[in-house]
This record gives sequence, C-alpha cells and structure tokens, in this order.
Amino acid sequence: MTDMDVENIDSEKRQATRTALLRAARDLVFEKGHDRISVQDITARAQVATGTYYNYFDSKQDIFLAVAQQMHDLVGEEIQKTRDNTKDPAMLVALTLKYYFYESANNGDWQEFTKSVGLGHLLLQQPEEQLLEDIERGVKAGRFRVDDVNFTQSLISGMVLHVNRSIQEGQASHNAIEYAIRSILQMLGLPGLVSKALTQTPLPPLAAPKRLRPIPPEVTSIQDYAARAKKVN
Amino acid sequence: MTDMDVENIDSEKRQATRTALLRAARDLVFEKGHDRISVQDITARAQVATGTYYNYFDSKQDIFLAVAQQMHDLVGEEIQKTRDNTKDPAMLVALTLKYYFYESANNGDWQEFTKSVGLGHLLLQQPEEQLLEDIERGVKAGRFRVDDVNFTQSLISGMVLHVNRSIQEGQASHNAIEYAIRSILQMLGLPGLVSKALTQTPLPPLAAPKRLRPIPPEVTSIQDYAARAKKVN
Amino acid sequence: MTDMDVENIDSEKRQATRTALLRAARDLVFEKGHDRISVQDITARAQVATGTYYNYFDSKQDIFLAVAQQMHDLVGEEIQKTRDNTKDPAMLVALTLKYYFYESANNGDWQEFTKSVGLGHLLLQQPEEQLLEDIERGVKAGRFRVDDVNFTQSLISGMVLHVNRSIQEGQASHNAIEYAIRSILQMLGLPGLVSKALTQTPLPPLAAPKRLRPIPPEVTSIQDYAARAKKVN
Amino acid sequence: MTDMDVENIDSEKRQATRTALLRAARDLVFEKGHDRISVQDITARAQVATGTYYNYFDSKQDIFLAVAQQMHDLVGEEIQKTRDNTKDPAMLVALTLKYYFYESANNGDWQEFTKSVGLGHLLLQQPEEQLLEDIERGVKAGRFRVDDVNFTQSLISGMVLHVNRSIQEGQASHNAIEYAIRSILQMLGLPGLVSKALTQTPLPPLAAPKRLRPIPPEVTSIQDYAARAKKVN
DNA sequence: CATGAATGAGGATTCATTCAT
DNA sequence: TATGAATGAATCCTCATTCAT
Repeated sequence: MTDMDVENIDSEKRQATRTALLRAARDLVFEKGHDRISVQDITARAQVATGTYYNYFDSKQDIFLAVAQQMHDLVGEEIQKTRDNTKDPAMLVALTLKYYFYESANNGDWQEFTKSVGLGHLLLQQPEEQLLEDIERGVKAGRFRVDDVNFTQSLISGMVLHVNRSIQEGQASHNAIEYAIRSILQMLGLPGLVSKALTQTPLPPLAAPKRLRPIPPEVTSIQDYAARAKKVN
Repeated sequence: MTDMDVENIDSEKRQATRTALLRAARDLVFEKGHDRISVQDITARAQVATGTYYNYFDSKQDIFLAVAQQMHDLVGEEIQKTRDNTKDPAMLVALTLKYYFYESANNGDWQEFTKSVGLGHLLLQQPEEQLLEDIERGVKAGRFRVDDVNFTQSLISGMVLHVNRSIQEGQASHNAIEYAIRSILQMLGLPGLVSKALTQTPLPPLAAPKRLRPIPPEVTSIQDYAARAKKVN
Repeated sequence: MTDMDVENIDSEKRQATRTALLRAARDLVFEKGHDRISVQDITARAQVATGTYYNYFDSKQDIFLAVAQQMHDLVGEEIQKTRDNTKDPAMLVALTLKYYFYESANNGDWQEFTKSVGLGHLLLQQPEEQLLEDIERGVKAGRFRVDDVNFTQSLISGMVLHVNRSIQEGQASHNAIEYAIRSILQMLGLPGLVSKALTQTPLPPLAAPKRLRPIPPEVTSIQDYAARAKKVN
Repeated sequence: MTDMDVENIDSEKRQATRTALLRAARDLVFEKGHDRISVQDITARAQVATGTYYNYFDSKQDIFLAVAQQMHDLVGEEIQKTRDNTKDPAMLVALTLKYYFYESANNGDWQEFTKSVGLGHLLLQQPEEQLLEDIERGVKAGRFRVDDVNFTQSLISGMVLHVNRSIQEGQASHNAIEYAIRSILQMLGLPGLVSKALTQTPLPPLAAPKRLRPIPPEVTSIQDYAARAKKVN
C-alpha cells in the first residue's frame, strides 16, 4: 500500500463523514424546517458522535452554508452541461444568465432551504471568475468589444444582483429578466438586434431538479387552529 | 361605579395588555426574524412582567397563532369592504375567492410571518361559515342550484385548499386561479359563460398592505461566504 | 403589608441569593483554585438552580469580578474606620495611601483570589472619587496648594498604579512606598519636613484580615512526583 | 548500520519529539496562561499529531509536571556550577540551601508556571539524595558531627519545606532564611560562630534567569471594571 | 511509533414555564 | 391578576482521550 493509497483512503473516510453530515443537515432542514434542528439531531442522523461534527464544521450555522454551496454547485453543474455544448461566447453569456435567473426565481429547494436557515439573502448566481472567463473568451473571439474586462464583469455581476433582488422583492416587471440580459449583451458590444435574438432563444430544459424535501406538512386553514386558542375571559 | 363598570374597566385593561403583547410579538418577528425571540423579549417589549404572558397565552407558540389570526382577520375586514358593496351572490363568491387567492399568493407579510414562526402551512382563506352563508344566500336568491349546501361548501373549501397548496409549491399553472373560480361557479350551477365572465371581472384594488418588516438584509452572492468555509484537509 | 414592605422583602430575597452565590464562588476559588470551578459548582454550593446564576451575573467570569469588588470594598471599609478618626486632610491622604499600599502588597487573599481568576492585574487602590474629595478638602482647608484638583488626582492615581506595579514585579526598592507617599505630599504643596513626618507616622493596625481560604494544599517537593512521570523507554 | 545504531537513531528522534512537546507546552503556558491550553494546542505547536502526545505523556497534566521537572533541573544545573567550585562540605551545604531558598522565593518563571498549571504547591528544593551525599561527605571529612545521617537529611528537608511554605504564605520574618540556614549548620555540629559566618557569605550570582513569559497585562484599578458589573435591581 | 478521526462527557449559556407573593 | 425570581431541560461547543490504520 503506497502513501498515495493511504492518503486516498483517509480522504475517502473523511469525505464520507462529511457527506453524511451534509446530507443529514439538508434532509433535516426540509423535514423539520427551522432552528428546530440541533447539532445533535444532525449527528444522530449521520450516525456519528456529537463532537465529530466539530471536526468538520466550525459552528452550527457553518454546515448550512456548506449545504447551500453544495446546492449552488449542483445548479452550476447542471448548467455546465448546456454550456459545454455552446461554442458562441455571446450565446454562452446569454444562456448562462438566463439559466441562473431562472433558477434563482424558481428553484424552490434553494429558496426554501436558504430562507429556513437564515441565508435568505444568498442568491444563485454565476461565479464571478466564470463570468470573467466568458467575457475574456468573447473578447478574444472578437465577439465582444470591451475596454476593461474586469470592470465589465464587475458591472454585470452588480446588475444581476440588483435584478435578482428586485425579483425577490416582487418589484420586478414581467420581462425584467429578458430586458436585463439584452442590456448586458448590448453592453458587451453586440448589436441590438442580435442581443434581442439571443435573449429570446429558448433554453433547453435543465434536468428537472429533484425535489429534495420530503412530504410537505398538511396545508390547513387557520380556523382549525382557532378552537385551541386561549379565550379572553 | 357598578359591577358592570368594574368588569368593563378590567376588560379594557386586559385587552390593552393582550394587545400590547400581540403587537410586541408581531414587531419582534419582523425585526429579529426567527426563534431569536424569547418570551422575555416579548414581555419586555410589551412592558409587562414575564409571568403576565402566561395569563394571556398558554405557550410561546400560542401568541404567534394569535397574531396570525389577527392578520387573517385584517385581511378579512379589508375584503369585507368590497363584499359590502356587492349584492349579487355569484359575484360575491367570485370576488371573495379571487381576493383570498390573491392575498394568499401575494401577501408578503403573511407569508414571512407564518414561515418565520413555523406556521407556514396556514393559509389565507375565507372562513367556512361565511362561505356557507354566501352559498345559502345564492340558493335563496335562486342564483345557485345546489342540492346539499353544507357538502358543497365543504367541497369548495377543499378545492381552494388544494389550489393554494399547488400555488405555494409552484406547481400551479399560470391561470390556475381563474380556472378554479370558474369551475366553482359552474359547480354552483351557473352557466359556463356567466362563470367565465364573473371570473374575469377585474377586482377593485385592496388597500395596499403596509409592509411591516424592516430593511431586508443585503443580498449577496455565495462566493463571498465561500472563503470562510472550513476546508476538507 | 405595604408596597414598601413588598419591595423590601423582594430586595432582601434577591440580595440573599446574590450573596449566597458570591460566597459560594469565593469559597470555591479558595478551595479548588482555578477554572476547576464550574457555574454548576457555584450554584450547587449556593443551593440554587443552574439558571438562577444568570439572573444575577452575565457570565461565569462576571461573578469573580463581583467578588473582587466585594473584597475591595471590604478593605475600603476597614480603612474607612481609621479615616473617620482623621481630621487633618494631609494626614488623611498619607495614611490612606499607606494603607492601600500595604494592603496591595500584603493582602494574601486578594492576591491569591485575583490571580486565581485571571484578574491578577487588578489592584487594591483608593477609589478615585475619594481621593479627589480628599484633595479638595485639603485645598479648602488651606492645607494643600494645588492648581488643578482633577489633574492632580489623576497624576497621583497614575503614580500609585506605577508604584504598585513595580512592587508586584519585585522591582521596587525597599522604601519605595514611603518615598512615593512623601513625594505625593510634597506635590500637594506640603513642606518637605512635614511630608516626611507624616509619611513616617506609624499606622494603627487594621483589623487583621481573616484569612478566607481554607487549608492550603500540602507543600511538596517535586521528587515525590518524579516517580509517577512516564519514562522514556 | 547496526541494531545499536538504529536504536540510537530512534532514541534521538524520540527525544526530539518529546522535547518539542515540552517546549510547546511551556511556551503556551507562558503565552496563554491557563487552562486555555488544550492538548491539541500543544501538539499543533509541536508539529505532531494529536495521538502522538499520548505516546509520551499519560495525561494532559503529565506534561506540565515534566516541564516543572525540566525547570527544576535547570535550576539545579545552574547551582551545580557553583557547587563544583566548592570544596568545603559545610560551605557546600550552606550555599546550596541559600541558592534554593533564593530561587524558591524569586524565580518568577517557576512561580508563574507552577501556579498556572495547578502545581503551585511544588517547591524548588535540593534533591534529597544530593543533600544526603553532602552530609555524608561532611561527616567523612570530619566537618559534621551527626549520629544518623539519613534522619538528619530527612529533618533538614522537612525544615526547608516548612520555611518555604512560610515564605510563600508571607508569614516568614525578614531574615527567616539566614536564620534557618544557621540553625541547620549548627544542627550538623558546626559551632555557632562558624555557622553564622558561613550563612552570611555572599553568593556569587546565578546566571540571570531569562524571563520566559511575554508582556504582562496592564495593571488596572478595579473601578474600570465596576461599570460593567450587573446591578442588583 | 505516528497519525488524526472519532468519541462523549462536561461546561457555559438560554429560555420556556412555574409559582409564591 | 401582576410580578419576577427560580427552575432545569436543552443546546452549542470544547477537549481529553482512545484506537484503527
């Protein structure tokens, strides 16, 4: 058995435990909803001792962030499949933006999870480095006309953030997304018509995101509870 | 001063305390968000002693239900204003359903509050007795044709519940609400065309619900957090 | 029973519990020495529930500070008895300084306690307001000649701090205390000879401070432990 | 490479690890003070794995005792340098006692370290075997007049212990040390005048012990803390 | 022997709830 | 009814120690 092997074995074990904890945390959030989850709940579910948790995460909150990252990465991987088949840099930018906007607005798991764990302000968004690369590629290919690549990336990320926020607050108009994407493409130097066309290209559907949360609680009318309320004597 | 007076004075005092507690609870939920609220927080804010709380509510959870009722009643009162000006029973049913659907989907305060306190399964919905009366009135006026009034009411309430649930899970089609209302009206014996017409009548706007929650936290991308995550060695 | 009575009774009860906790904490420090004391130890000894502790102190460390204050006050009260019989402001200043220096250097309980609880940097020292009053009185009586009373007080407090520190670090000469007091009196405008005389006036002894700590652990040579040490094979 | 060599190499490695652990423990005590040190802290500082610690020490406390021994040995070695130049057995006894008393009272590192780790009852003291040899040599040289060498040694060790304790508790008179040494010498059969003379011989200074602990915390008056204390309502 | 993941008891702190006054 | 001190279970987190590799 080589050193390499030893390292790998250790890594695998470590990864296994870490994954078990992450899965336990994620499942419990969807099952119990809230801060109703204790660290002990998580470790019990993951079949490890209480203290083990702190070999992997710094605090209770820490694991929820890690789960969010995991979910974020999952979305990224899903999108990547379509990106892989896209050669045109302009198309790449357009569809990536569109996908992320779509996910941000519609990925119920993400929304439920992040809200539940107090990370509701996190957004599904393209990693900044990736966007930067996309822009650089477009510039090299002569498709984009940009003076300062880094600043352009920063500008776009800012816009996306803003649009996402507007959507979440319900203040975004019906076609805010399309409009935003079109504006961004134009900003990158594409002609208006091309921008519009790219924006409207329909997306190949993403793999339907498997719903992670189990049985939702029975939806109920408030009257059922009213009886139990304490009366004012 | 009569016994009656004494009673009334006491009652008023009691109501005042109860209201102070309710207001404190509601404000704190919107300010601090979660389970970060203790009974002590509530009583401190309401300027009463800790123990006083339990003269009005049986448990910590109890008050949140009461607040939810309060909010539910508020919505009901708002809707009632329009109902008061509506003579036709069919129209009454249609607009009431429509209003409640609308509120259920869009009342952000309600949604935020209920989710926050673990009552996310509660829905804004017409009180069953009211619906029953509406149906009965329509029957008396010869507008509806219904065999079993009670059962019909029960059926409708069930449908509404189902539609609401679908909406909340994002599985409802674009015009689910309109379709549901139309179906219900037909169920009550109205002709298809009439049903459709009633359904499409635009609603007079409700008083814009004042948002209670304070400044939302800054929306941020997950990459900002990534750095802090504990690495897998 | 009047409201006044009720208040007093409550106060007394509260004080009793607080005192019990303080006494428990102090005793345990002298008995067990260190952080070997848990909050549960303290509450158990004080015969109250764990949570009760936090109705009186904000944190574990908090109570140790409170005990230190208590001990500090005790010293102050002891000194006050002699101060009460001292009319001359110059004498008052001289003997107060002398007493505090003496206590700071020799009060074993104070030293042991503060070291034990990580407050070893605290000193027994005359409260600044008291010193200020002393100076003011001396000025009014025409005994001191000082331009800026507040600044003078501040200067003196700083000197005392410095001398105390030197003593604790073993860097102070044999008669540092006398010299310091004499210098301070001169600073207040007294003639050199008078200062010297006042400084040398012997102190009436303080009430012998009752040693609070119980049986000290058996002093032992390190050889007794050597046997138990793990050998290098 | 012979077996012997292998053994030696292993031995050296072992010693190196052990030394690294000891150094880490000692440094950390002086840096962080208290029980704020975990075994993990020590191993991390020593650049070894957690488990390695338990190949060298039985418990957490164990290493502190070992460090104390190390410090004790260091003092012994320093004293030995002077002992080596001392031929007269009486002088040897006198100066050894004096040195150890001096160190016991003044070696700040020793005092700080032992107090910190809960070994405050340990003393710097001449190893009993060494004292025994010293006495025997004096007897052989006709300098001492002693009936039972072993019992005498035991008696002396006991006295030293007692004096040390008195010093630590601040109950020892100014010249307790000199008086004790003189008494011991007389006990060994030396004439009073000779004893006195030997006792008063000044010591060649030991190598100034380098202070290991870092910057001491700022000394402060208790009033600065008072504000933060929780009030009794 | 070295390693470092796993363990679980222990300790600080919070807070829903009770109850004597 | 109002009060607020008391309660103790629950929770987060630490860390000495073990043990399989």
